[in-house]
Amino acid sequence: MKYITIKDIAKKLNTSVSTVSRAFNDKSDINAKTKEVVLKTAKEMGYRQNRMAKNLVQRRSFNIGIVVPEFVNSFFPEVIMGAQDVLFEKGYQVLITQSNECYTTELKNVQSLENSMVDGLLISLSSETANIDYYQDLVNSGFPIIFFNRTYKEIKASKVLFNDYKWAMFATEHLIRQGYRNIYHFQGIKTLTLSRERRRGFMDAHKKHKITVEPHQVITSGFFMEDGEIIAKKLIKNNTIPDAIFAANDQLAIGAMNVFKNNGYKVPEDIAFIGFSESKMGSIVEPPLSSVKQPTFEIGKQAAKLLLDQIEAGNNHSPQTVMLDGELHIRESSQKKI
Amino acid sequence: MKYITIKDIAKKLNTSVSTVSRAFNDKSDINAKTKEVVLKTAKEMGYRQNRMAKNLVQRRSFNIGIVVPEFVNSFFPEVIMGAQDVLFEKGYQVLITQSNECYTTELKNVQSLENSMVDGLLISLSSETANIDYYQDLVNSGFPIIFFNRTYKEIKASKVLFNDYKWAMFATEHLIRQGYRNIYHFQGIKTLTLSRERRRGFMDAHKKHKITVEPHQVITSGFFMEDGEIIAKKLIKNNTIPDAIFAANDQLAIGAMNVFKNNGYKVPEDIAFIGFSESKMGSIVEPPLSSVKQPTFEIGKQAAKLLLDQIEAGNNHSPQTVMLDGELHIRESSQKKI
DNA sequence: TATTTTTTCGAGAACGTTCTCGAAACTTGA
DNA sequence: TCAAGTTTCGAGAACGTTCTCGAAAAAATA
Repeated sequence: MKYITIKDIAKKLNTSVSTVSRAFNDKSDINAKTKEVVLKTAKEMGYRQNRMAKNLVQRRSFNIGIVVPEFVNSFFPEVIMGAQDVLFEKGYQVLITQSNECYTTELKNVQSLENSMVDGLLISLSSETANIDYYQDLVNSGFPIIFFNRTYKEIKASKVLFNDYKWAMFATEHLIRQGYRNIYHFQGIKTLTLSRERRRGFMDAHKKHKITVEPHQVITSGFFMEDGEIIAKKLIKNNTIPDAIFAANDQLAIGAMNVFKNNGYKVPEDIAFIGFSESKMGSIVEPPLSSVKQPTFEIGKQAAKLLLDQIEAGNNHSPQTVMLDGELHIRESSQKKI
Repeated sequence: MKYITIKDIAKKLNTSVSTVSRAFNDKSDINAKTKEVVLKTAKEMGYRQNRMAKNLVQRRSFNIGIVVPEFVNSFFPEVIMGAQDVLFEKGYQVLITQSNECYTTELKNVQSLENSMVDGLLISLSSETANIDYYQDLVNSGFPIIFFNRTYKEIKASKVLFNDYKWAMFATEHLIRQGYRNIYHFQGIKTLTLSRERRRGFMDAHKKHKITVEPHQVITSGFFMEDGEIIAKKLIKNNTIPDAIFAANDQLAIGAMNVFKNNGYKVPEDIAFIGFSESKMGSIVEPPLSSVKQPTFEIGKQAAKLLLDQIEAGNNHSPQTVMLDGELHIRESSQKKI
């Protein structure tokens, strides 16, 4: 395959490379007529711009790297779609990588993206990531990065976050108002800021209503459906059955719900459930799962916008945090029948 | 941010650019000792290769473009992960785009990827795509493309397919053997090869067992859960209730199942269900949905391998079709209780 | 018409690599 | 010790663009 270059066009038209380049780049110092001719013959010849060459001289790749922990749940794909919407329009390509919730592959991904000379990074940390030095160094060196959803308070950088605290509190209060008093919280991985915030919401809701929470009511685990199953089995075995469960995500809630159901417990009569980050699965499970809906698409959009701003601004920008709100979708799984 | 280049290293070591380049590229014509020194100081200086420059001279981007119709269901993400596995190892980056089941954005994506000078393309067509001329031209021009899952028989190119016919037939026979005689088939979008193959399997299973199929037993629609709901509502309204349904994907089956359940029908006693392309949702729905499981990961791997072969081979390759097999997961939704 | 201003263009460097070619510096063998 | 062979290196072109600088051509002004 022989690619047509700008030189070929110049030769054919008996003009200079500069002129042809000018035609493509909307420069002012070119005659409207010649521009038209160039564009026309370029099309005829099947010319296609070589982005690598262009990027090389402009020292920009126009690539944005995205690192997410997984994408089998629809959450991150939706965020990515939001980001792509904004980025595509501005002529950026998106490189998507996924860390499989593993810190080492996450780091490998980031470095691989750096080698590709991405102009910036959108990243959501894996549940395993505990060491943030590498990222902090990168940020400090002036490299544009936006952290979204999964991040650490300690990182000094721009972030797009969901108001986990507020909505966890709402969700918990919803349960309390229904009369539930022995509510357990499945917090997932406890070190993530997001988990801590949701836990804080859970605790403060209780505090507000003057209900004490015993330590055993908050349970740490991973974030998968299997984790929810394991916890449920353990609770059944120990015969410590909550009357309601507020889980840090839908997967945990659904996993536990299935186990309890299979063991003869009725939902929501015996145990009420409420999840987080509304997933498609939550709406088809029996009974439908109440959940906090996050504005996935919007998260992606905001993160992309923030990143582009940061790229534009160069060095004179200061870290910003965008906090987004959601809504509580109450379904059968958490509604006491009267 | 000032990037360290190969020149900086050469200057510092008082050697030539060529030598430094040789050190990085495992060339034979360099002294082992100098190589070591170069590598060491490069590391010290924080050198990072500029892929754009490299790619420019090699006339390769080492980027592979992937185009999928959607990725909110886990099917395509899993395929993509399989492909990434193979491609990453060979030093390729992956550019993922998604067409939203829309032909025009699909085309826009492909062209954008072409501009990025991807070395090859992995593509699964949108349900809307009816015109394949552009793709055929691209293939004919020698551009490496592998079509997977969603494709057309008419396209002359390499493909990675699932044996839809065989497994649709299996699934249908499974229903027939259970004694169901009034089986409906939700075929989704009828023009896709995949739909046609599944339909053929459905028909031939009946033929084999000498059961006639009336035209109204095969229903065309989109591929979403909503489509399944709409069909089910229509069937209920017309009071034409099948005793079993074989759907071209899980979404259709689940959508219909929910509507029937809400209208008092029992699954599988009144109506049995069987889906296709096993999804996570299928296993948590009540009752769990029988489905044909496709080897998603493997599909991605095979497609990537085929693509790399084709890139290596240059012009002397001939179109290949890889046909993969799956398994039938029988769950409650299709098992007659005795 | 002569001068100035504006518009339009071309030459050629630059971006950061790889790669070819030939030359210098070693080894080897007789 | 000298020729031939082998190893190691450097110079500089090339990849396909953009961009700066200055010059030519055209238009405007005096």
